[in-house]
Amino acid sequence: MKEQPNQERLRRFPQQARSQKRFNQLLDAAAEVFAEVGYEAATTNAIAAHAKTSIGALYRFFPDKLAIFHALAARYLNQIGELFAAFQVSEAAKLPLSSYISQVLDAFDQFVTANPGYRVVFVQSRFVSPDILAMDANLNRQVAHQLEAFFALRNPEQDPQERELIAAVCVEVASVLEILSLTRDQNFQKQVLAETKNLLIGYLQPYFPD
Amino acid sequence: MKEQPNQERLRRFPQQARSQKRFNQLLDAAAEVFAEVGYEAATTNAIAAHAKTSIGALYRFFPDKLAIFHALAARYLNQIGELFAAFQVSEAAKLPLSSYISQVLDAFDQFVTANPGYRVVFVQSRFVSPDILAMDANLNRQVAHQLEAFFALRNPEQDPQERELIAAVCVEVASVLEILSLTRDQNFQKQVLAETKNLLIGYLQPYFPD
Amino acid sequence: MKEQPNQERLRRFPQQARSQKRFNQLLDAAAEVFAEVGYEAATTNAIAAHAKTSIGALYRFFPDKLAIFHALAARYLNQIGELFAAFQVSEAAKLPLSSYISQVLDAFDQFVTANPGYRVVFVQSRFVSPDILAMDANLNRQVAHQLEAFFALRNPEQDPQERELIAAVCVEVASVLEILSLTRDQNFQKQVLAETKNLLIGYLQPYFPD
Amino acid sequence: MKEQPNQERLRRFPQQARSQKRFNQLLDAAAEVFAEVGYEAATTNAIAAHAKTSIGALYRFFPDKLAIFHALAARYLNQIGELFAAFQVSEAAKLPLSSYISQVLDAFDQFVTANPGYRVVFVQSRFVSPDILAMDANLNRQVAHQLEAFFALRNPEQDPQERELIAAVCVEVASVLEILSLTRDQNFQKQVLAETKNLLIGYLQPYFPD
DNA sequence: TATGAATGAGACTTCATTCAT
DNA sequence: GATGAATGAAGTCTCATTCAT
Repeated sequence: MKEQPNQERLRRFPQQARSQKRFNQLLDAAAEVFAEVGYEAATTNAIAAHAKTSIGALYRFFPDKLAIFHALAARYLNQIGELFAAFQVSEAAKLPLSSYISQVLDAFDQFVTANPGYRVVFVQSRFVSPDILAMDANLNRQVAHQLEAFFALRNPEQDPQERELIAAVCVEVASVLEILSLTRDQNFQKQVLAETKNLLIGYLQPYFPD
Repeated sequence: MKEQPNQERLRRFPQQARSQKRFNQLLDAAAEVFAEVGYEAATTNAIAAHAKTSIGALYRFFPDKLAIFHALAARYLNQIGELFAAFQVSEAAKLPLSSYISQVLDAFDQFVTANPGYRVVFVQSRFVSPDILAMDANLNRQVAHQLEAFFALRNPEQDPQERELIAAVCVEVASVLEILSLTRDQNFQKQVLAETKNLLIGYLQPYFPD
Repeated sequence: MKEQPNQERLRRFPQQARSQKRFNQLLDAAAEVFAEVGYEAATTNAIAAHAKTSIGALYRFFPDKLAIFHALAARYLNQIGELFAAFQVSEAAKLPLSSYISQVLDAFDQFVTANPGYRVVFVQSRFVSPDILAMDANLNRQVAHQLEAFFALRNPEQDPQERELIAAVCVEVASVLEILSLTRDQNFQKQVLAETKNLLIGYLQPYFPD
Repeated sequence: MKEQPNQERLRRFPQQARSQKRFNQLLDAAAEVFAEVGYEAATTNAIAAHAKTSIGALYRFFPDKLAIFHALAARYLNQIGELFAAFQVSEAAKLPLSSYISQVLDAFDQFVTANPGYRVVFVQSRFVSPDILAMDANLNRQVAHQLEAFFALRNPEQDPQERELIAAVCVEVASVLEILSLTRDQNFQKQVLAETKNLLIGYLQPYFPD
């Protein structure tokens, strides 16, 4: 993992339906393989094999291994964006804070459970590889921006820097605990989720009194 | 990172003083290199070079690359153990919870700041590599055990399962936020540390009323 | 460049006018690409793209990459044949040797300048690839034959072996110097051309006294 | 062949006798393989195999394939430099021109005959690959410089530009004809060598009258 | 017949690990 | 015991060629 930043993020963006499908197959496969062995140990051949394609097909879409990671991160970001979109509109701001947090965390929990690859992207994009770290694709920071938008609705007067800080803290906390929750059985997952809500609601209440 | 689990954790535990020193040099070097490029991209040659030894010498101490990682994790665990030991004894339990948390987090902050390799070990040992994950060297869980001991002093009646859960949550949260704090400048580090205290004290207060 | 000798030189010789045109477009494209990056680095896709056709279309004309090269060499040979034809007829033999040489070299210079791909074909067909070398498409030897015909007119008594030798020498010398001349600016090109005439006229004069 | 110019020409220059030997083995192997299939088609594995070493050993000496080529060219240049050195001293300038040319060409003929790889280096470094062409390792120009030194002794008044031009022409001509001579049997080789002398002496006589 | 997506052999290169010195 | 040269498996990526549409 010491690649130079690659020229173009994607070799070509798939427009045909068939390409689209192949593209998503590859990303699904990448998610699986990354989730299984991590970014570095994942081989492009393994990803292609999981996607039931040839290695050549993979390289028609992605200029290199790193680009696969970015595309996956981007897809997750989109999906999380949609997830947030379902709340931020109109009445979200009128919900009690605790309900909002609870619902968002439930949705996030479902999302991460359904997308085990997210775990790897979360981790890798923040900690492991300086190359990745250096890139703009910092998933968490982007997710935090979405949260900030919500905070702004609840408390427009808040210092934007403080808002950013708090959002970042929440995202980090929610993410690690989500990941922690997946390390054991379903019961544990539920317990950790409950604690997460507990923790974050307690943390945010003083900043956003209803 | 798909090495077979290695037979023996260490080829030989250093007994001579000189060996001891060489061993620690190697671990220091590993910490540096891991911190710089991550586990996978770190080469055993680079580690040996940083330690100003030969690659052959490295392999006299460690059967393979993974063993270096484990030894480093073990050393960190020891160090954190000592860090906790300074508190858990005697009067720690008599401190107000907030003081205790604050002091422990300060100590932890100093430790992680001084040991950038910890970040990598934390991450890798939890998320990235199943081989590592599968091993008993789960650093965080061990740290959590230390915290549980403290909790047990404060509230002996607490359900042990709940205690374990809460300790795990605290350790995860403290770790990610610590790592988050290191991603920007010193001011940010201080702010995140403050938020971490804030967050955890609020979280624990209900469980351990003074 | 270790293809098996291909069964058939061309998959089909273009007979329709439209095919003819497509065929020549492909050869033009190949010349460009070869000239730019050399034979090995030239990709069939790049050639097709330069010719504004599909890769599939390219493979309808040529069984493999090597065949493109041969077809290009053949086309150059034809063109050079025509170039010679303009001289060899009738009165060419009555010109003073120096005029003849001068004119032929001028024509050759113009040809090579206008066809940068020739340079690559010249080189590759003689030195680089044994596969190519082994084939009958040795451009230079064929050009030499044309020159021999002229020599035979000037001096029918000359030993044919000597004639062949001298012709080969002339062609080699003219070719490298032509190529040398193209490595710098136009002034250099003119100077080298002058030296080439000088050199070859001096060389041939004793064999073909006027 | 579109590599970026590699950082360092050599990974390490061999100083130990054993390294020295291995280094030369590798260069010999490279010469063989290049001579056999050309630069592009030569594989680093084949070179290592010919040298009876592992691919890893090869990469201890050379950062990449291109570096092997350069090292080989450099070695040839050294050898040719020594070859010239035997003449340029003292009395070389007192020899009749024809004797000098004849002796140099004989020596060059022996050298090229004994080093078939030279043919490839000569060709590649001038014509085929733009990447190589672009590099300073233009063998022929360097050889030409050596010839210029001799010319300067014979005719110090000569315009340096003219001198350079003539030297370049001579080197090119000698090189191609030498290569031509190797395309058939020994008899042909002798004949071409004789013609080369003939040609060059005739060419140079007017510039350097005895 | 034309297209260009797909295939996969094979090239270059790295690096964990061994072992002769 | 120490050294570091040597090994070679394995990874990333390219590109000639095929073939479904």
